[in-house]
Amino acid sequence: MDIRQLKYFVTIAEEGKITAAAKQLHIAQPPLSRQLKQLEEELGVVLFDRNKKKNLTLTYEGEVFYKRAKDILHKLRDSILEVQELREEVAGTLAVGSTIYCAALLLSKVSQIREKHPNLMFNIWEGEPSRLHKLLENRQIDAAITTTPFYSKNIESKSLPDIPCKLVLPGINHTASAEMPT
Amino acid sequence: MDIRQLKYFVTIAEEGKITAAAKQLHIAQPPLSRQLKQLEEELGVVLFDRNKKKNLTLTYEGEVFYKRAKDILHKLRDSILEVQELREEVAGTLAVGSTIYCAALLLSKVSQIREKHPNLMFNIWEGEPSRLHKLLENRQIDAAITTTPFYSKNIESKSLPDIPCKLVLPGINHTASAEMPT
DNA sequence: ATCTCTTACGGGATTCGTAAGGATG
DNA sequence: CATCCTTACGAATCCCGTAAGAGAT
Repeated sequence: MDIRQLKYFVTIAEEGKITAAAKQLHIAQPPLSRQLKQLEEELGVVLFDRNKKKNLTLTYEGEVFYKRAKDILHKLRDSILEVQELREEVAGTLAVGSTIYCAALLLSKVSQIREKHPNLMFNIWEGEPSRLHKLLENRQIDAAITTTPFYSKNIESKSLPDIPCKLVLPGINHTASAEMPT
Repeated sequence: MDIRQLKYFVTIAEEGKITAAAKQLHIAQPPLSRQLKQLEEELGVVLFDRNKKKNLTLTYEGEVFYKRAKDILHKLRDSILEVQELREEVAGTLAVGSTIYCAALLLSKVSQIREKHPNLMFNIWEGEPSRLHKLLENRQIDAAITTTPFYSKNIESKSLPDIPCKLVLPGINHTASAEMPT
């Protein structure tokens, strides 16, 4: 099993033709055909229907594996970028947004991370969930912490450990943003 | 980037020594050392501290990548097993639990899947969330559908599309189980 | 002196590309 | 006959294992 085979498979599935996929992958068709065959043999599963049609279509098993393969490839790509950016970000800036209710969680985490990376600057934003959503989509912030997660593509949400959130200040001015260089 | 390199890296991280990891992987030390070096060069990130200590320890970047790599390997393994079992399960049995509130979603899905795989039997259980949780942990059921997801290790939860759940029968006998061969 | 990681080199395996063979519309 | 997939073969690449070197305790 090889990452390359997963990439090949995903490309074939998306192109519908081995020939077209090979062109996109900048390799010749025969190797692609072989890699697909090897993948199917290794899995013991037929991934494509080869019935007379000109376009290859995924079998049911193929569809399931396609989703998984795509997810794995995305996770791998994100993981690589994450550690690479991590190395750079030791002297970079991370913009994080939070609702006022989650500020406690955010600020305690910031303290922890700043111990590890003294040169990492934080840029902290506060706002209501809808505003955080916009900031996130515009990449003005890299992450948001909220009790009401957004459900939209290109945005992943993760559950954080429960903490007691206490409202310390009345939310008078929810649209204002605060910048904290420390 | 290669799956093998990820496996190698994870093993090294868990063993703390290249020598021990190589023994466990049934390969010689030099190739392992090289693969690790290649991985670090490809990522552009130093994964281990080589400071005079006898045991290699993960750098901060290494720790992050270790978690990601382990997750990816698990997902890959699960994906392979999933499609392989899928092929076999065409004549197998799938045990699914559901709260009474989600039965509509479950039963409609069962109908869809049974069209694809006429020989796939379903074993459907009904019960309250806490009971489903136990059944799931004991592997008596393969999956559960509920409005109140469980948060525990070895259990993954996924959000399903919203459907209107209507209570058709009063939940008189929540602890009974029903088996539906069709 | 022992343990561990790194570098050097040769054999083996895997993969690619080009070329030829089938199958389908 | 045109298009696509598959099989066959030779060349290049990559990986592994053995052997030797370097560093640290």
